[in-house]
Amino acid sequence: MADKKIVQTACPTCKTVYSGIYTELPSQDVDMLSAHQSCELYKKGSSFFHEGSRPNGIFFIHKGKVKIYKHGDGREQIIKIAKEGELLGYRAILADEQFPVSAKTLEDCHLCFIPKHIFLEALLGSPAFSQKILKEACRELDLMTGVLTHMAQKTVHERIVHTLLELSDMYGENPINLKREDMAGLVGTATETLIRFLSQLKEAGWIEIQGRKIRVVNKVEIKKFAKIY
Amino acid sequence: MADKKIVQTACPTCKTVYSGIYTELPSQDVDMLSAHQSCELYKKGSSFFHEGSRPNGIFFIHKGKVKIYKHGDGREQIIKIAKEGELLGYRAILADEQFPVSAKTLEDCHLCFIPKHIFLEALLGSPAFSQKILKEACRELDLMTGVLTHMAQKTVHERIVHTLLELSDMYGENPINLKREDMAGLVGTATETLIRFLSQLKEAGWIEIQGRKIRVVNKVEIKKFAKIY
DNA sequence: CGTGAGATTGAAGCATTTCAATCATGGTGG
DNA sequence: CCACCATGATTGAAATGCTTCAATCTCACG
Repeated sequence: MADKKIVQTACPTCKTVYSGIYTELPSQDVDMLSAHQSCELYKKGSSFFHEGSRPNGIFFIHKGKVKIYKHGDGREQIIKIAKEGELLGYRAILADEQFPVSAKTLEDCHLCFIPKHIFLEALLGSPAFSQKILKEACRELDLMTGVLTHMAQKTVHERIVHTLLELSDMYGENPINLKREDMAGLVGTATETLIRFLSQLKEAGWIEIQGRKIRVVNKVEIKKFAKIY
Repeated sequence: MADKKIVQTACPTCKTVYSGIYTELPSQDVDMLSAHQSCELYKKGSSFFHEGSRPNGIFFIHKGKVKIYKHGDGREQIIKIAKEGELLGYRAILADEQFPVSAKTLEDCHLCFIPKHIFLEALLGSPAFSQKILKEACRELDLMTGVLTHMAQKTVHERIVHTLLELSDMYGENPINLKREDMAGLVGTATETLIRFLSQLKEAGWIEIQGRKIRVVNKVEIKKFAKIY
């Protein structure tokens, strides 16, 4: 644990600043990873890995949002929306399994690809990196535990509100900009059911809808609303 | 509802029988861990950690089955049934968070407790152990992804059959021995719904029921059955 | 400014829950 | 060791929440 210097550099290929898993990492580790990564622009709607295929590297999201989903019978279940700073695909590599999910960009994205052997090398070579990844995995695991319970026990309306609030945080100042179908997939319900409840929320004045764009106006009241209707 | 910890002596077999996370680990790591662990008998029904509390160590299941669950409003959601060889509580420590779940023994169990600082020491000191834990976390993560999708997309009947088959594997030659309420919590449905479908499966001759005990007789047919009824 | 994908609404049908009531069981004290 | 009692299992019936299908509307984009 010699070099503890914190780094705040930009990706050599796409010029965006490192964030997420890259923060608080010794500079030598960052250098090692960035030397072998290729950063590219992925157009909105690009699939960059598929459920069932073998991973040959990991992806780091420099910029943009992507959906992580599983194909069910018929509709797809969206596991989560990942955004800048997140690392994707490391689990499948470490568990030595096929991708359990697919990934597709929701908007134009900058994604860095790091080949499998480089990633594994960095992992073995750097305790700091290894710890970081481990912590990340545990955090995700805790998160998913909560999602599972929520999914199993809350009504659709409560889940919609919950998702709405999460997305609102994720989009920050911008309005939520997602296909209804995707949002429904995230909630785990039928598209029509989602739309119907959104209409009610709009009527009540807690959200604003402009085309596909949604803006949460009253975060406090919206929660109570979910329990009543 | 009081915890019923009994015996205080170190488990005699702990140092000789390695399973689960302990396998394929350098002997020095195993020695290091087992030197500081205390193995105790926990009576059926003992709670040994609680949602929301801070972990001060991890538990290794030497023998027996425990349920890992979350309190919802009203009924509890069972995240999983853990059995011998599994390590519990490491995620909360590594993610540096409170326990996201509670744990209770389903039968008399031998549990080894390893203090937090010993665990962290072992982790930092042994790349092999660290890798092992990381891999375990990733495996669990993949698993939970599948559970989530299943939960969101399959009908209750399909989920019941799925759970039944998993439990059947877990119990091996023995009949499944779980409260209906717990099984329902695992499936994520109402107890009555579970019972009703179990009755149908019994009528059809695919399972046998003796009191609370359930034995799966025909694993193949049972799956088709789930889709029809 | 047309066209197709996506959003919305209505209505019918069904799966699941909930409430209520009864039955079985297994653990406990007499 | 047995009777008892409490906990858990089972069944019925009513209520409801959600999905599905079908039809119409609207928006974004070439």
